[in-house]
Amino acid sequence: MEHKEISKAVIQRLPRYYRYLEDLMDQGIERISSGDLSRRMHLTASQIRQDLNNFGGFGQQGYGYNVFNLHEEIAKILKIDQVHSMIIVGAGHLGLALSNYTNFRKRGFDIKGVFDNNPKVIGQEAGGVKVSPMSEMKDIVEKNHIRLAALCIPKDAAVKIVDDLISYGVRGFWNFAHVDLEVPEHVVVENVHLSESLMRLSYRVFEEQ
Amino acid sequence: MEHKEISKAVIQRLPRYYRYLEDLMDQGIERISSGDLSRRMHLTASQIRQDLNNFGGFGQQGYGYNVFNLHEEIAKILKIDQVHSMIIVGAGHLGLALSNYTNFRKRGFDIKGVFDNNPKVIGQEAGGVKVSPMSEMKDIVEKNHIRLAALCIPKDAAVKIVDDLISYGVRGFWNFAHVDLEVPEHVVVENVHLSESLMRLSYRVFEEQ
DNA sequence: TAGATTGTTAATCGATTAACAATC
DNA sequence: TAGATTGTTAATCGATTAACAATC
Repeated sequence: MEHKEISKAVIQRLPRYYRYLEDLMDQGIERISSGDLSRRMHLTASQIRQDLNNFGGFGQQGYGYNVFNLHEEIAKILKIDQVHSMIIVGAGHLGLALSNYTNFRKRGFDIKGVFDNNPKVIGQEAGGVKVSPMSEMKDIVEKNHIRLAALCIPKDAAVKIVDDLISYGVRGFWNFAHVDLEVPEHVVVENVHLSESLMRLSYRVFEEQ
Repeated sequence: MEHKEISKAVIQRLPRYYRYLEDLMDQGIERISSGDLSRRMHLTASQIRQDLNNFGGFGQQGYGYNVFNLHEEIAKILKIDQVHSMIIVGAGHLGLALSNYTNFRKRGFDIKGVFDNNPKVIGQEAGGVKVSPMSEMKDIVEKNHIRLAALCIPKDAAVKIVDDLISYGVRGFWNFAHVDLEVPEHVVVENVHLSESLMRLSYRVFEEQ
């Protein structure tokens, strides 16, 4: 197998490499050395080479890396070379914002449903998807073999719904609720805790004063 | 001074401690030991004690930590024991979602303005604040001595506006645009790159398959 | 070929964990 | 006082950086 247990720090950086490679392609740049890329990204050339070599030797001595090729390889590593169906649970402002965000579709994340219990929002359109009642969630998740769910609901609701979603087949949660979800080992949670991010900003801006 | 250069990893964890302490207070728990907290948070007691001791000895041998007191101390460390004025640049779905998010106000982040150039949204209400044209930004930032700005605009617009905002007095950016902002040393950027987070989820869910 | 740059091993640095004396 | 638990030093672990032989 290609993996020998990749560290969290490396995975954290991969999407950023991917973004820089995209920018390079937009600029029509066809090849890049680890040294050149390191200067643009403000990290060391060593780190870039170490990171990439976790997955294979994508470069060539004396030449560097082919931008298009490396971009494609990272897409494969991140499994975004394939389409993933997902649902959004909660059609509040944040859920609707995610649903309307076209970039996700561009990256191969196909939103198959947005769910809410509030009659006021059910039937409303959000980025090409109609908001459905929660009662239809099981059916849609199972019929479409959906593995990813974004949770844009309050923390109590999130904790309550997780086990159901897992039993329907969900294997990864994109969690925007302010709570740490307890899930079995084969299920993954990626947290986006916005208030915590804002607190870190506060610390960093005001710590010296 | 109280600081001896705190590591990023520690700052990353502080808001999470804060959240757990809040939950403990809600549950009416008055004291907690590092061991007990470590089991709840799935980390080691050593790490908790090391982290907290960067800022002072908040505990007591044989007793543990007073929940209310520690909660208050962390608020002070994070500088969220005071009110911070901020603005939101961009009144798209995401900007409006942030503006409507009442938790930020609860934490002492006071949204003084939401700005956009789109005539369709100007004048619209978002979480108690009216959307204003960008032309009014300078005035509002300077009059209110605003130091924090959330950037919910496309990457090109974000890159363009940063220097202006710094010249008005902004010292911290909460950046939702898919770009790394180049800022002087006295200015801080906290990134929330949602697509990158979603890619990491994709990797972690599908890597083995 | 000579120059450039990778892939990879070794050295360094920093963060986490363990251990325990201090002390409430 | 005895038991519990901190604060803090030392040991371990892991991640980053440096160095350089391999090679395009």
